[in-house]
Amino acid sequence: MNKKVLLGMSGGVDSSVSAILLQKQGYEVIGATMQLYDNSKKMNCSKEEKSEEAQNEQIDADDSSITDAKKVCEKLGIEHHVIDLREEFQKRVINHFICSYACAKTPNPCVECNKYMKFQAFYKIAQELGCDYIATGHYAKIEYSEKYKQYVLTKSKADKKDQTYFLYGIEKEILPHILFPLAEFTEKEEIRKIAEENRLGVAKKKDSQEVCFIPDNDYVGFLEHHQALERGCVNQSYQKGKIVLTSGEVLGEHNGLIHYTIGQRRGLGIAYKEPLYVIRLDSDKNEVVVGTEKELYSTDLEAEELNFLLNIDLTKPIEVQAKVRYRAKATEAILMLEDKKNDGYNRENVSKVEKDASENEEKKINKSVQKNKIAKVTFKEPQRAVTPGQSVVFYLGDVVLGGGKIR
RNA sequence: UGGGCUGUAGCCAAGCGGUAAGGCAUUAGACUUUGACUCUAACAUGCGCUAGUUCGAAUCUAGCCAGCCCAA
Repeated sequence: MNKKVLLGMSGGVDSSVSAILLQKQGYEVIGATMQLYDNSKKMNCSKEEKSEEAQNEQIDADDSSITDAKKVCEKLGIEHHVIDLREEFQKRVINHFICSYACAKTPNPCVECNKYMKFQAFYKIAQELGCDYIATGHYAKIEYSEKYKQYVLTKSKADKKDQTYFLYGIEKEILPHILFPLAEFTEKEEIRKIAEENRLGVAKKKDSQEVCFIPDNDYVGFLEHHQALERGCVNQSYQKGKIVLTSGEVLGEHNGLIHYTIGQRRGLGIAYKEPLYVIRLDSDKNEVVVGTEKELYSTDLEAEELNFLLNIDLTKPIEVQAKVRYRAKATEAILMLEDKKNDGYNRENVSKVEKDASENEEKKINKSVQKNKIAKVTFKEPQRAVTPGQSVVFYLGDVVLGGGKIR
């Protein structure tokens, strides 16, 4: 009997082509589309003055994820399921997103979504359905490594599209049960071509981008809407404050820390001799600290919420390549683990939502997350705009070692 | 009310008789399965005001206005 695979299908080109590829490889494929958020609810989040056309477009785009996936499955003669993960998504991704901003951090919802939705909740459902594997249309590769004597996650051959950065949070135990059918492709165009040849009707769909649960990328409007709902959550990060130069000179007023992230240049509204960038968000003083480009660079960082995918000795410092953001190349660095002491992290300022979320976090026993450790990373070359809340991902060549959240 | 200096787009700023550089900010696109960054394009019929000199003035002259500085 053929091995059964549950394939996550977004209705896009990549996951649709993945279905064909898996079929050709002889797997019994079951398609599944995760329903992650409410479209109707989503509409409420946007500001009222949105044009009707914009709203209609948005609705079309949402419906297409399920209906397109269904169509593809029909065409290929495979089963299709809709999996309702809205509650889980709200808890693990949306709440996390809101809380990060409340703490003056810059979240990466895709990291959370992969970790908790696609490669945890979705995997569980696959098991319940009796599947041997789950598969997605990610640009990444999993293979058995003789060197490490285990399954490893490695970079995609399409290095421009490589998505391993978003995937470091996967628990290593489930790596052997994941298939990435697009692993061997080097060009997106090849994939579109396959979609066209098989008349899937999705060949020309645009690549997904921006935060999926926020309409037209108005994340500030989204946050403000949710703050209004959370009446107990009057957070300073939403309040106006000063914009100051690194020297201390006051240059202007900001509209609330949630509007800013490290390295940001646009939207400061300050006319200065040279471009100014956000260097730091000071949540104690409720200040946005700005400075020149060269002030953005730093060689060290600390990361927490670590997850490692390789069984190697990390008690001593090791040389790795590390990536500080998705669209950056991994650069040489030294990684060292330390015990987490009582850090200066200020629990009192944390909103109620955040507390709930982190308590849930505590309850969850995640074997591969090293709660009691922090990573100290020292780069050989200074890195631009190292941003708390974003992830740092460690590589040994093409193999993903692991990663964590910058703090 | 003696002397000196300055006045060019929202901000900074070049030009000093030949028909308004540049940077910042802003806006719009591109790039991108996070937020950013980056890239491309747009952005003063007008140079404090008025009158003159000149074929031609932001550039020269005069008066006025505004701001700054130094002396009393």
